[in-house]
Amino acid sequence: MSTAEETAGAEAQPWGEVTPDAARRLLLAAVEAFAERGYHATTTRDIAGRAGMSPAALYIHYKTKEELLHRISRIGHEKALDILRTAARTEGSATRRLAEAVSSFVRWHAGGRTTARVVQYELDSLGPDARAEIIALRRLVDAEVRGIIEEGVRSGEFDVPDVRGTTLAVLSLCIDVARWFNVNGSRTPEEVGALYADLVLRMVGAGRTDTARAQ
Amino acid sequence: MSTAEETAGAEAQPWGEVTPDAARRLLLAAVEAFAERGYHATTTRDIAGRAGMSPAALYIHYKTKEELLHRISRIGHEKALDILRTAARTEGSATRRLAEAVSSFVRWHAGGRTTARVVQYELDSLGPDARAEIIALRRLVDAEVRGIIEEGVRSGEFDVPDVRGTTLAVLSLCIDVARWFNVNGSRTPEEVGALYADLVLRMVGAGRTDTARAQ
DNA sequence: CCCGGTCCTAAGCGATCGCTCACCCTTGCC
DNA sequence: GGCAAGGGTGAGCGATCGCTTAGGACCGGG
Repeated sequence: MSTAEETAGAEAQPWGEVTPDAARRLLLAAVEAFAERGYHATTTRDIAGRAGMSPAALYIHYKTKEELLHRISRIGHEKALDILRTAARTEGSATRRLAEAVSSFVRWHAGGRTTARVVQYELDSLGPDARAEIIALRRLVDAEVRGIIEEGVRSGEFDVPDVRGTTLAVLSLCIDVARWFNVNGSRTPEEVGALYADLVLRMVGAGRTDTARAQ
Repeated sequence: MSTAEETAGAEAQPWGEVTPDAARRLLLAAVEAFAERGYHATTTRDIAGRAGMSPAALYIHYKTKEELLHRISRIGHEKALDILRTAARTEGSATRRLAEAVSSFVRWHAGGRTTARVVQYELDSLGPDARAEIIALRRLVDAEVRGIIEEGVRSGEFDVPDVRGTTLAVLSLCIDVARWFNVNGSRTPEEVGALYADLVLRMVGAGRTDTARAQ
């Protein structure tokens, strides 16, 4: 309970809800392995090895290797949705809420890149049922961002000709951070979050009345 | 030479340079399979089967399965670089050239999604040497876009506080099209290209003098 | 002391993987 | 016709995969 701080650093304890301790260790090992090599290139022996167990131990806590990916993907998407919902419910203008949504969403993708990579890019290694469940969660994520943009358009803060397309682009921009972000690079997750929030506000035409004319 | 139009439609004949005919059929089959299932989930038997050959035929033209991915990745990156270079050399303002670069780059990622998916997302299934070669090509891609943005900043057309970060975001936005674009969706590659060119021009602060005040 | 339950391991099963080998068919040149 | 060369196949090798089975170490309660 007090020795869990040496593992990742950037990720707090997002897997605290995985109840048997050995099951959590296995799941954390699977996240690392899937992020490094991809789902199909990862062997169950590798996962068990990283968790300090024998290959057979995996099947005490999970029925198949795919169930591991399913659990990771569901928990991760719920976390991502939670982040966006929190940002969408903060006080202030649509501009403020969109900036908060983008910067926190990007911070999660950059800081927890290991998890985000699996969550965002290993989706179609899932079977049809599991994939359908995850896709439903992704639609909720999309609706959350689209809601903020629509409110900004209604209030006159934003100038967006194509709301659905712009929503798609904003999410796409944030998600792709998990692909390129380098932990040893020169940018911190906070810096990327701030940069991206600014870029997205430009995309929706926000701030035209108070900053565009500054130059 | 005249029966090659029934295959993909959107992709012209980008694999014309692959000289033995059987080798090209195998490479095309590999692109399809890698895009659908990913490199590691694709078997050499599947590739050979799609090309209408026996599993052993693959090894007459390619030494390993990885060599197939390497060839696909190199040709694809050269094509992407060629598209950006053509756009960067067109006549006109930096605004015009950036719009042309983004829209043609996006059209390639959307229309040739099968190829682009493999090129952009299966990169680290390559071995160290091949990956290093591809990464060098990607740096040239980055430099091409960054060059246009820098010229726009120098000419006063753009307002970009962080050139490297914005370049990264622009490329990231375009590349991620290969992940989400759906051929059966409601948008054509041309529409997405036009939308994205507009969004990118907003990101770099172009058009402030003649369109921002329209509303 | 025995017991059932929980957690884990050693060993290995059947299937499938990337890849190879021995051989065959077609083609063009003499 | 002879015959070398290149493009192809059927069969299968060794390795490794996801997963299963039989059994052992440990534990608290009677």
